[in-house]
Amino acid sequence: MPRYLELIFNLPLQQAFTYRIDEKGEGCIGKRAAAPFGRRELTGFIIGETDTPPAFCMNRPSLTKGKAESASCTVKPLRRVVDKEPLFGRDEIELSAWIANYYLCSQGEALAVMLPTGRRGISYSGFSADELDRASSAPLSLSPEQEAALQAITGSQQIFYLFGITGSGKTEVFLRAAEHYLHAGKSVIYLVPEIALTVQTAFTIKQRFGTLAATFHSGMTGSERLSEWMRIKHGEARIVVGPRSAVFAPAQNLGLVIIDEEHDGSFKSGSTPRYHARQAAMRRAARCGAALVMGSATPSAEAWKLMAEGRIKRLDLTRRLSGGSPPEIKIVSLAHSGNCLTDELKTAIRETALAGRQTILFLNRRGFAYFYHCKECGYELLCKHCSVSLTWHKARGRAVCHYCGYQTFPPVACPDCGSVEAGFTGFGTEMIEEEVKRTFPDLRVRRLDTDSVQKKGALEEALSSFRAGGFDILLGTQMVAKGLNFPGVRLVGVVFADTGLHLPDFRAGERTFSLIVQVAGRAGRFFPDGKVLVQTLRPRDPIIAHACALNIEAFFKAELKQRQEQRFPPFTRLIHIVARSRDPGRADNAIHRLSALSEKLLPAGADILGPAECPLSIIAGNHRRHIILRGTDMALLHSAARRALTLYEEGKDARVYLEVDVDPVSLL
DNA sequence: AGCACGCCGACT
DNA sequence: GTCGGCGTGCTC
Repeated sequence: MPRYLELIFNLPLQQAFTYRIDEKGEGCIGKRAAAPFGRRELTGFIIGETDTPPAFCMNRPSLTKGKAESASCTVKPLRRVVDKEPLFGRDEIELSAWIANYYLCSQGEALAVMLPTGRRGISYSGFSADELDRASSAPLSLSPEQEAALQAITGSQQIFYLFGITGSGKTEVFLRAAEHYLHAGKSVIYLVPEIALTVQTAFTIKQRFGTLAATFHSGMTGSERLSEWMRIKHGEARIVVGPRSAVFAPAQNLGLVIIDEEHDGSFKSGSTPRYHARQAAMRRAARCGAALVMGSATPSAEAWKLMAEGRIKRLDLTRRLSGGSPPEIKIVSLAHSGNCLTDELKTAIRETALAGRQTILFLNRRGFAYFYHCKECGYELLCKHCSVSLTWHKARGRAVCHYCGYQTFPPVACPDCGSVEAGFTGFGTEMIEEEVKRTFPDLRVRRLDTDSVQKKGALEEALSSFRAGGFDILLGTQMVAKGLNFPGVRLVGVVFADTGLHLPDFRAGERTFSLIVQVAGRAGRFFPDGKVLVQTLRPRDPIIAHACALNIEAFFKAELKQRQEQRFPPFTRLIHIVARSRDPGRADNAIHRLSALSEKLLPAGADILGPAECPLSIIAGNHRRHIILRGTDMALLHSAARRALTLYEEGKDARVYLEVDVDPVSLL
């Protein structure tokens, strides 16, 4: 009977804490417990049990009975054990240790993100009637390519990549592969990006696999999550669908992990621990001998390189199931068009409507206009708290910061020189909406961006209305670009392809390429007469040209050459460290100190970029400075970073906050 | 991360 | 004289 339990907490502390337990100490590992911690009470995770008193008590010279000694030797009793049965076991503890080590966080923080104890959301149940109809359609028979891919995936436990254009039937292969492993008595994890797609795929899988399926999505409450979690843990549910955190689902006897839309940025967590679901999936699959299959029409550069090296087995799906060739994609220059909608695009919208079909317009920029500029003196209207231009939101009548939400009334004339030759330029979705309504008063338009879908379920409602033909033109940001299928769509217009192309980030090109190809894939998924118009100021830009030619080989040939020359991933590994503080001087000092510490510890061949101001140098009043540790061997880079951070801790400035990001997706 | 303790400046 | 800033240290 153990007398002591070891707990870790969701705090940035490396140590475990030992508590006394008076009865029923057996089998507590994996449960949560409420414990007195300083003057407060916290819920921690029980990760160990012992009979011997903790070392910190034994090592003390217990002969001295000083006040400080006796106080620090106290082992407090646990208040209560929260769970009836363990939430996690050996494997999960081991995985949390791996996460903590790889992503440079505490084990408690890692474990916290693996368990379904997330913040409780608002419960909303149900799918639209429309979805019910579609999901119950009979399973299709496989094409020869699909059949070959399925044979490979079910034949051996390794890593596969289902590389295929949109509409080539990846989902069906995933589902068949899942079916195979389920029949073999194993379980399956199916990861999807964090968007409406989650609900759509989840529903298809619920239809197909019934109560064998468990799902996680952002709308679920804590208790709903916990109950799905338990169904998986008990082996009652054996196929799990969810976003990145579902990679930690307690699947028993895991046979297959699927990562749909592998290139999607939402697989990388934006807060501590900043893990990548693909990385965690590779680790999990390798440890338990499960197969891993990812899929996308636009793989990440990392995946592309692994395929080229043969470390991931590439499976091609080259044909559209609907027959015919991919949609015609045409580049349209915006250079001499005085308007954000070129005549060519307007004509195409009109023709599409006359044919009784629908249009999707894509623009990755919210608001009405995004840049206030004075032609006389060059003044720019920036956020009071961020080093970012304010965006004009006409409907709200305010200039708004997209990073911190700061709002202000825009100036009538230039605040610096008083010139009236000042104002907003650059169009956003709000302006396009107005323009489209003015040009096509008879067509029904709906705008979909984070401003227009504030309330829960609104996005789902709009998408299913569009699918049912409820309106003619869907205008939106990223959220219309991803994986959604609309049978009635013939025309896709990319209003301005150049957005984000020139951000100071080595992945800017990759993101632009993938976005254009993904959006283009929305056209004519069910009929071979789709049409895509891509408006740009740089019709000769190779990234845009390759995207429009759907030439991924050419794109990656150029992109990887450049990455290799510039020593960026996937040819090197990065650890990004941001120091942020209200006080710019403190942020400067902290980053310089950390940089100096790191420099001494870096392995041969590794280097440091910076210290420098971050491209977004101020966000919400916090001044941001960063360094980037770069090397070829992640294990060596890790240990250098870990040691530097430990040394930094001793003598750190409490008013500087550090963000540590291993394998960063963005360097802004 | 919290939350205390403790030590120096401007207020009734 | 004290209220309150923030630097420092600890949490089994």
